[in-house]
Order: sequence, then structure tokens, then C-alpha cells
Amino acid sequence: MARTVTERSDVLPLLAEVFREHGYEGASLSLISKATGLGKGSLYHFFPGGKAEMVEAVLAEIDGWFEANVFRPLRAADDPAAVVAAMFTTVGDYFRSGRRVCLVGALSLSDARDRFAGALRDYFARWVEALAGALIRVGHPPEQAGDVAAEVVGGIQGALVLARALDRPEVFTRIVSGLRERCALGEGGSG
Amino acid sequence: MARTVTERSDVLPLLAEVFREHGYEGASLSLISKATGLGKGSLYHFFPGGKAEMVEAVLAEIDGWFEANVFRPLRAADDPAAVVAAMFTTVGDYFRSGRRVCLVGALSLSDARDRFAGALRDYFARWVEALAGALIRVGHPPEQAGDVAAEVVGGIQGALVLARALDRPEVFTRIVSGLRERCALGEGGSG
DNA sequence: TCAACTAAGTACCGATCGGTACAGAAAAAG
DNA sequence: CTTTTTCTGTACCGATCGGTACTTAGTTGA
Repeated sequence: MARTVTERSDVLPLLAEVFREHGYEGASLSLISKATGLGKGSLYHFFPGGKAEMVEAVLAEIDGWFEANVFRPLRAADDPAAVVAAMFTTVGDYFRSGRRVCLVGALSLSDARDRFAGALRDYFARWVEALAGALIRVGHPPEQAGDVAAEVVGGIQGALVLARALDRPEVFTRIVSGLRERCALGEGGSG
Repeated sequence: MARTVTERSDVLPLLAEVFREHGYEGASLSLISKATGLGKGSLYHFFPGGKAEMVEAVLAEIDGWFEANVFRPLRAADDPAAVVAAMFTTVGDYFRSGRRVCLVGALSLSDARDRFAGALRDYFARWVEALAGALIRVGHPPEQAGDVAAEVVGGIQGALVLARALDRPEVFTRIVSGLRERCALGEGGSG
């Protein structure tokens, strides 16, 4: 019975990947156990609340990562154009150029949405809000910035859906680069 | 034992709604039975292949509906601008202004994707292709039409994700109206 | 050395899963 | 009417579900 010095935070990325690949219902405890290398005893030691607590922990970590690497930079005042451009690079890498699913988006479409509604709403609301602020500083008309930001954040999610359905990850990168140009140009432009 | 003169095609919309709300894994046979009013005996009479066949039948019906009401009109030669505009109205209604989930998109993000990969890919591929052709006839540069079409179809999917996560259906309608303007304007414009 | 505590494996729980078998009622055919 | 076919409800199957209880192995501190 090897004690594998595992900490709760060590298994979160593995957990996240299982939920990304199989969703909430599809990620059975046996799958989770296999993916993490932890037996039920260990899993329920770290997450007494079971699957629901596992998902919440994963969502919290994702939220923290985006807060630190995406939302907070967007809210920073310096060089908004560069910060917006960096956002696209960061999320492009995060989603593995379209090969990785967004867990928050996938949960939003599933019947687990109600259970985690708060976390899902928060994630997207803060993203849209932070991006809208940055777009205003870039020079977008304030009355349009909110809509553009929603279009961009939604566009990223839709690009993931489409790329995965078509099984063509490059669809994601192409759509995202189109969104990036829209943000840079403000409005109009030859694309 | 009331024989409820049900035909297979009558239960498809009910089935579709169950899968939309609960996904493939989440839609248990007991839920399906409750939603359709049919016992297991009837369900397996109509769909000997079980859940998988039910989803395939639902996807086929959805595909047929979009083929008739969206894809084929897009391919028609007459008044492409009006046809593209009509597409947005049609899908806006179909998705109940953001209150209804796209089953094809939801399945694409779930672990059931591999099982129905062909149908999912087909649906989106034909949509993008038909829209791209219409955009060219509207006046979009042919070398950009494919990308714009992918951006629009993906944008619709993303709008559904975002509207559902935020629990604000109007987010869907706003994003979709933005996409409509992009299609009408070709490139450029003040938004 | 020896408790005290924590980490982790295992067996098991009731419930539910998807699916099958079958009986029997309703409708159709004769 | 009888026969046949088409439905449909019910009981049941083995498997697996999420979760609990309990035991054991390893670590820690005295």
C-alpha cells in the first residue's frame, strides 16, 4: 500500500482532464480512480463530498488560473492592445489549439449546469466583463464593447464546439485569429 | 394497456428534448420513458438498438429539418442576402432565442462524440459549406467566405453556450444579430 | 518501541443502469 | 367470430453506479 505523497492539488489536473473528456455523468468513479491512480478511499479522503466536490474543486482551480492568467491581465491598465492579443495566445495554448475541450462550456451545455450554475456564470461573466473593459481602453466604442466581448468569448466557445465536431482543430485556430483581428481593429477593416 | 396510436416519428421530438436537456449519459431510460409516455417495451419496439438508435434517429431528424429549412435554402440561387438573413431568423426561432440547447453541439462536447462522430461532422460541415456558398453570392470574397461561415456557425454555437452559462437568453439574440450584420455587410461597416 | 494519526485498498451497500424476455391487450386481417 | 400482427406493460437480468465502512499500511512524534 504505497503512500504516494499525493496532495489534493496534484490530482486536480488529472481530475479536470477526466471531466473534460467524459463530462460529469460520464466520468464514473472507476474512471476517475483509474485516471488519478487513487482508490475510492483516497478520493473520498480528499473530496468527502464525492463527485460534486471534485468538480467544484476543479472549477475553482480553472477559475483561479483564468483569473491570474487572463482576467487580471485584461483588467490591468498597461498596453490594452497587447494584453488583448496576449489573451488569444494564452487561451489558444490553454485549449491546445482546439484539441482540448472547455470544461466550463461543456458543463454549461450539460444537465449538470444547474448544479454548478454559480461557478459557470461567474467564469463567463468575469471574462466578458474584463474583456469589455480592455476593449474600451483599446478604443472600441463603450456602447459596443460589451457586445463585442460577448461575441468574442462566445466565439471561442463555439470554435471549440465546431473544431471538435468537425475533428479539425485548425478550425479553432482560424476562428480565433479572426476574433483577434476584430478586437485589434475595433470596428470595420478588410479582415 | 392503452394503445396510444404512437408512431415512431411522433416520439422523436420528445426524445430530442430529453437528450437536449440531459445529454446522452444523463438521459436514462426511465427519464426517456417518462418524457415520452412509453414503457421500455414500446421504446425497444421502435428502437431495437436502444439509446444509441434513439439518438441516431433524433440526429437524423434534426439533420433533415436543417437540410430542408436551412441548408437547402442557403444553396438556392435566388436572393442570397435574403436567404442568409432568413437563416438567422430560422435558427433563432429553432433555438428558442437562446433558451434551447443545440443537441448536435452538446453531443460534440460530450464523450458521446466518438459514437456519433459522422452525424455530428456532417451536420456542421454541410452548414458551413452551404453558408459559405451563400456568402460568396452575397458578395463576400471567395477566399474569406469559408472562414466567415465557420465563424458564424461557431458563433451561433458559442452564443448558445454563453447564454446558457450566464442564464441570459438575450445574450444569444444579441450575438446572433451581430453575426447577421457581419454577413450582410460583407466586410467592414460601423457595426 | 509504541500509540496516534493519516493515507489508501477492498469489500460491500442499495439504487439504478441499459437491456431482455415475455405475457397480454388492442388493432388488423381473415 | 378467429387468427395474426402490432404494440405495450411488467418483471427481471447482470453490470455498474455513487457512496460508505472498515481494514491495513505507512508516517509521525514521543
